Amino acid sequence: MTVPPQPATASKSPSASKTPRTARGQRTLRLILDSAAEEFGERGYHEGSIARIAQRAGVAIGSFYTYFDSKEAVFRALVADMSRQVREHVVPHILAAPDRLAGERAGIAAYLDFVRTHKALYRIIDESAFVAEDAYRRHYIDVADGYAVSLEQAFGRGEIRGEVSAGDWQVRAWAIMGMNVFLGLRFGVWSDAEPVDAIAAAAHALISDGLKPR
Amino acid sequence: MTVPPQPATASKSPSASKTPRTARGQRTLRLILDSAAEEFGERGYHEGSIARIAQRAGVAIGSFYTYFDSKEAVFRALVADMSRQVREHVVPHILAAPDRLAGERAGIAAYLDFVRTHKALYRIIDESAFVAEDAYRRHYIDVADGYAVSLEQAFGRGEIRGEVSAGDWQVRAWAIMGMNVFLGLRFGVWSDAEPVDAIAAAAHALISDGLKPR
DNA sequence: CGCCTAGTTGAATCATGGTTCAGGTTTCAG
DNA sequence: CTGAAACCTGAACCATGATTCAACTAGGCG
Repeated sequence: MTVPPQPATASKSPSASKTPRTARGQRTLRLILDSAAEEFGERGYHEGSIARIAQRAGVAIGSFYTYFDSKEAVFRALVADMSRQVREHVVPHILAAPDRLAGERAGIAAYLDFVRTHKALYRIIDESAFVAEDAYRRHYIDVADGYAVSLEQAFGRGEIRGEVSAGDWQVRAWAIMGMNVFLGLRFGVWSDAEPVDAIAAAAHALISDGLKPR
Repeated sequence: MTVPPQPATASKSPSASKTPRTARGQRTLRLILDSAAEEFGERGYHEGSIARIAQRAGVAIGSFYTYFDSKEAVFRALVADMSRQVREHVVPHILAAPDRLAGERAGIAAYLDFVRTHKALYRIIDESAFVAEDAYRRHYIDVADGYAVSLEQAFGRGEIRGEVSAGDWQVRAWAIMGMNVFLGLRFGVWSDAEPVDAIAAAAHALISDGLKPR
């Protein structure tokens, strides 16, 4: 878990007064953030408690409020941080592939892999839909937009077919994203049994060739 | 909103004592169920309150507890009922199509249509992941299993391609289901602007032909 | 070495809202 | 008609847990 970078211009933001100014403070903040991720990951937002987060971190309740204005604030910080983490993990795998279609497969595998090792993260992002809807929307809109652009560029290079009208890149992006998310839920969070590569291969076959008989 | 059928053999179940025995009772139960759907649909589970549900239904708080043991109980009843509703709406559209691929398109359109007119439903099913996870799993597992069987049968009839290994029908089912759910969120719940048919067409093209250039 | 700021502490406060319950009122089978 | 079972009522009870705050300690700069 990484401490979110504090914007240099945030002198007016309410969190400015909360930014640690000392090495000790930074250490404590990270401790709290990690503990919060565990707590919310295991118990969920509403069942999770500040007292327990503080306990996990080995600090007093009051220290929590030195760094966050509220329970929701720490949750939002978590969502933003994890949103970044997922993309930082998956995007390089997509870019490293020789073409977009191969990248799609690598991306699914990388995503599944990440979900399996970060189940708390998955739950927190999903639950944000009901706790901090704007953060949830931002996450998925960002991912979808990146996807749509990437697909359109791949089409420009002739790597994928694309006899579609304008808004269809968004539809495709959301469709593929939903596919990945659900596969992540079923074969990442709910079960570890199936090998990641097999799932990625099956998903890739679907995305690549479609269902129409040749 | 339909009152869930009470199992005939449920004499031992805790809800047995809660089953209405009178026409008046049935009326009140339906009133409460509808009000709960509104309340949870608008405010979500944790923000929603029993007092407000009772108020919407025009009954006293105590009457709520005549029919449900707890807040969670009514929420579960809602999830089960809505799970049924979605399938009852969508499945006929799929079956009415001349073949599975056409059915897929009809199914997406029907689903989007349903989501747009039942946004509360969408939210309640989704939130059940964090309130009644077993009910959430049951819903999606049931849908996915139905999907997997349906796809495999279509393959048997030669309507879709299927050079895949055994478990891959599940992967395909979850992939397509996730696709639909996310399209439902983005183009059903979040926005009404795009015509349903255009989205269904784009999604269908993706599922049918894939992304690989011909 | 002072001294000011950043950081720490955790008991006490307080709002919220689910749940209970001790009577009334209505329904309907016999 | 009639009485027991069903229903209805809503104020009061209570557990929970987020948030506050006044006193205390550690760190580092002049």
